[in-house]
Amino acid sequence: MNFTKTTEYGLRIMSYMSLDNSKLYTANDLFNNLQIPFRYLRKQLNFLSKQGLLVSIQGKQGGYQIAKPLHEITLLNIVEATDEVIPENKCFFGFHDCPLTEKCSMHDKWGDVRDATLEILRTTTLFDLNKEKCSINLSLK
Amino acid sequence: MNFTKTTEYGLRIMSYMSLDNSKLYTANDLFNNLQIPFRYLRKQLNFLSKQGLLVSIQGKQGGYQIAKPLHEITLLNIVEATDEVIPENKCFFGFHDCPLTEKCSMHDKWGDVRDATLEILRTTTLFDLNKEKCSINLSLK
DNA sequence: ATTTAATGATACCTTTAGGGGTTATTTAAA
DNA sequence: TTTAAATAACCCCTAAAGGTATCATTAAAT
Ligand code: SF4
Ligand code: SF4
Repeated sequence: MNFTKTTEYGLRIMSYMSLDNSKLYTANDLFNNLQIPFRYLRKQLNFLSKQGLLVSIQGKQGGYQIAKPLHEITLLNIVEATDEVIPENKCFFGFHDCPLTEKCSMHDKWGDVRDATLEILRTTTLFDLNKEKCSINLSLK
Repeated sequence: MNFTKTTEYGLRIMSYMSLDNSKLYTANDLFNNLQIPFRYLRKQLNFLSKQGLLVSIQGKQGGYQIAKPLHEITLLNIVEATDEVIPENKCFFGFHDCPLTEKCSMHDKWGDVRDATLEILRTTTLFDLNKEKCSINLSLK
C-alpha cells in the first residue's frame, strides 16, 4: 500500500529538479539533498535518462536536467517509469480476472479509491507542484 | 501501489470464510476456491490463527473458523495482520521525517487520499462485506 | 596533451516476499 | 486400536528489489 522505494526516489528526484528546470544537477548535488544512497541514485538517474524523463550531459560540468517542459510531466509518468505495477489490473482481492458471477461490493468501493488516486497522479504535473509551492523545491532544512 | 500478495490472500480468505462464520473450512476447501498456492495457503492459515483472526481445529474433521464476531474484524485488521506496512509513517516522497522547513503541497493532497483509503479499511468489517453482498461470498463461477 | 570532474556500463551482493517439501502431531471414525 | 484426514513445525529454494563496487567514457579546464 505504498510506492516502491525506487518510485519514491524518482518522485524526489524529479520534484527537486523541477525547481529550476534550466539548471544542470549533478548526482552529488542530488545526493546531498534527497537522502538516496549514492550508488543507487546514480543508477536511477541513468535509468530516468533512458526513460526520457531526464537528459544527461557527460564530462566535466556535466549533470542532469529535466527533459521536457514541466507541465508535460505528470506524477503518473514518473510512477509508471519507475514501477510498472500501477496499470496492472488487479482488484481489491488481487484477482486479475474475477472468479465471481456478479460483482462484489468492494469492486466499486475500492475502484473509486483507486480512480481518485490515479486521477491525482494523472493530473498533477511537475509544474503544478511548483505552482502550489511543493517546497521539496523550496527550502531544505 | 497495491497490497502484497500475502495481504490479498488474507483478504480473500477472511472474506470467503465470512460467508458462514460457524462453518469449519479446510485448507483444501479454500484452495479449491481462492486461487492461492496450496502450501502457501497452509502457511498463511497457520499464521492467521496465531494472529488471532482464525481458530484452528486439528485432527479429522478439523479446519479453520473465523475467531471473532464478523463486525469486530475490519479490513484494516486483516491488512495489518498480514503486512505491517500501512501504519508506517511515510509521506508521498517516502520520507519518514520531512526534510523541509515547510510542508509541500503533496503533503495534504496525498494525505487526503491516504486518509480516505484508510477510512474505508478501518470502517469496513467482514459483516459489512456480507451485508453489502460482497459476492466473493456468494457465488463462484 | 593532460588532468579532472562528471556520467555510462556492468557485474555482483543482500534482503525479503513468495513458494515448496517433509515429517510430526492431532483426533474423529472405522 | 488402528487408520485416515486434518493441521503444525521446520527448513529450504527462487526471483525480484534494493544496494554496492569497479572500471570505462566523456568533455571542460588547465
Ligand atoms: S467483483 Fe470483487 S472479487 Fe470480483 S474483481 Fe471485483 S473486487 Fe475482485
Ligand atoms: S511536506 Fe512534502 S516532503 Fe515533507 S513530509 Fe509532507 S509530503 Fe513529505
